[in-house]
Amino acid sequence: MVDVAKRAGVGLGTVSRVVNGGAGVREHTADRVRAAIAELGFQRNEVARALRPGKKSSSLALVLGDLTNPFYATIAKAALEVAGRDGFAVVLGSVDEDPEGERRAIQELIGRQVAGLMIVPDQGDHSFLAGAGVPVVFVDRPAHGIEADIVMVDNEGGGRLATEHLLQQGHQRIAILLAPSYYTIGRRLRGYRRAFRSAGVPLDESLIVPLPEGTAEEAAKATRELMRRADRPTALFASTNFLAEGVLRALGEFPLEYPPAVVGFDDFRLADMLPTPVTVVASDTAELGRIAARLLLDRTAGTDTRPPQRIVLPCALVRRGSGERPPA
Amino acid sequence: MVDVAKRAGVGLGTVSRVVNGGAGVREHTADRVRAAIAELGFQRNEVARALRPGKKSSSLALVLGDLTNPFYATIAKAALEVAGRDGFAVVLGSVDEDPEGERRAIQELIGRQVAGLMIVPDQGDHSFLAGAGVPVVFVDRPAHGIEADIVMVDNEGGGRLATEHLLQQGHQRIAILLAPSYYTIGRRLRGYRRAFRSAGVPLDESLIVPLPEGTAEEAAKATRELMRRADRPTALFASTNFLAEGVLRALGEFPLEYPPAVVGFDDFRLADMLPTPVTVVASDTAELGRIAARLLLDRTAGTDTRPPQRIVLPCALVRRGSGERPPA
DNA sequence: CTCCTGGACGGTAACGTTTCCAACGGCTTA
DNA sequence: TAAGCCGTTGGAAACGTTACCGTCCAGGAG
Repeated sequence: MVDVAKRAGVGLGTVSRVVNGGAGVREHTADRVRAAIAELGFQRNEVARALRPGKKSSSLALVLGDLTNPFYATIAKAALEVAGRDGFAVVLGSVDEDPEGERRAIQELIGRQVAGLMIVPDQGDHSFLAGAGVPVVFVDRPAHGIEADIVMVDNEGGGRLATEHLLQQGHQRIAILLAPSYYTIGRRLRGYRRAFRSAGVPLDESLIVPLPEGTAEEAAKATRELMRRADRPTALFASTNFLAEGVLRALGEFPLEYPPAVVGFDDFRLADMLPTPVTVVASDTAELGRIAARLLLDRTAGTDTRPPQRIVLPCALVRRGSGERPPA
Repeated sequence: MVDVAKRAGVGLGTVSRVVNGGAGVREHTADRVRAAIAELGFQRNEVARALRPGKKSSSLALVLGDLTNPFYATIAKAALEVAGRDGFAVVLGSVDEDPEGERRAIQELIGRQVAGLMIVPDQGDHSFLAGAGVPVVFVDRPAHGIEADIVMVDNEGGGRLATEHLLQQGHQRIAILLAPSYYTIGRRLRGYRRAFRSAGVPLDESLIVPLPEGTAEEAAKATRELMRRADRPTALFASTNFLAEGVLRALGEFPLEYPPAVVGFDDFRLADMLPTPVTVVASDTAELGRIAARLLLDRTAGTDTRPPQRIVLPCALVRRGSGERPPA
């Protein structure tokens, strides 16, 4: 910037003004500065810029689990898009699995002076974020120990929707496979229970199958065990897209006259092209990311000073076939 | 840091030394400093750190197309992991589609003083990167106008592999659907041509179908048109995973005794669970991301001073059924 | 006992911006 | 004509860190 100033024959402050929009600079002078910038190929150093007191870098942080999961990837893409439109970059923290790793990653990101944090939180306490002075938006699940914005999906409603749908088909023995992520999955289970209660159908607790890992393989194994039981379920509710994959894979090994109905949670690519197209409870995942980014941007800009928001997106049932199979 | 120094009763330099590993500081003193750091909840400001002359921030930039595409998502995840292990964060530039948008995004990232750039380049000239003084690694495709490391897949070999496989089954009329990304797709087409030439089978140019958008819908439409022809192909080679999806979707509408064989390029989730499991030519996409990140890290650290590398990963044929159908 | 060496530590410049303040001209207004 | 004001500009401080240089003290060698 000093070089630009020298070349244009103006002071440092003037160059800064031009670079930042040029208010209060004569057009003639501004032109000279702009010419010097072009000649020197000058580019503003964002790092130095963020050093000024009170200023934050124009980056948002995004902390989430597995980008390979289309659910997260969709959130990331949407958030990236919204942030980009406002001239913000998105920093992806290195994402370990354990809560301690997540904490380290977040601290790291704060050290980088990001303007805000979007977090898909793991379990564990997040109160260490309270004093950081950075706006935070939690995505997909709430976190303990801190009041902050949260954008999520109506998990309970979705769980209930799926279960009611199966009950309406006449299914009574509906197994539910549970991934570990305790909050969302807990709500989905709750919806499942409520649907049974409302329908007055007795609930066999042995059909509630928690999976410690939440992988497709684990779900396949659990499904095989369920299917080998004499009192096997006539329907399965997979609480996660990966789980649904495992369920379907395992079911393919049991050629039955009346294969069990299957409903998944979260839509996934090719769901409609499988041998039996898969019925799912879906929500607008991209919207989740868009809203989170927008909210965060408004918070950092100071435009939005409302108390912490809690935004819940609805779920809808997508009937494709697998969920409409009748009980045997 | 000043506060920490005061609290510990030491000088600023000493705190800096402790924060950076503590060489040349008495254990007793270091302990006092560490205690002060803990009490004050001090965290090093990475921004100020990167301001020092010659220093770059410990972030890598990643510029790629669509995170929703599992191919890119896999690269991103792998790169993130490798970078994270070295204490580097990954900044995702906002990714527009046009070359001009890409250029702007990259300039932006350079302004943020990233230590290195991983780019899945669009078409167009990238010579503006030459003077930036930042190491660059291109991923999946080379770029024009600059000598830099490049990590990619053996596209020609893969195209040849797929085509030879189909030719060996006795197919002669093999259509190839081409997505727009000119380099990779061009190489795949070249492999396709070579396979025909080697086999001495005449090639019908009308079976080479370029798709300007490269979407699944477009591929479906093109497939329908191909299938309605009197001299329809007995096999289709989809040069992209999205294209394969469209092809399969369209083929589902033509219930034939001898459905055409299909081979895709790049593996995708659930490929093995479709009504006819999909044969693909696949490579280790995660490895692509890992190698790119590793290479870039070594370049930024100055560990690796070799001339620009060109790393090509092999492709392998994954037989699943759709590619093994015989011609009518 | 003196001189030298070396480890430990403190102080300060520098990185590239932004922002505030002061200065300077020209113009309007009394 | 003089005073005041505004628009335009230059200059300097400050942000939080690192790296270099210099100082101080202790201990060993002569």
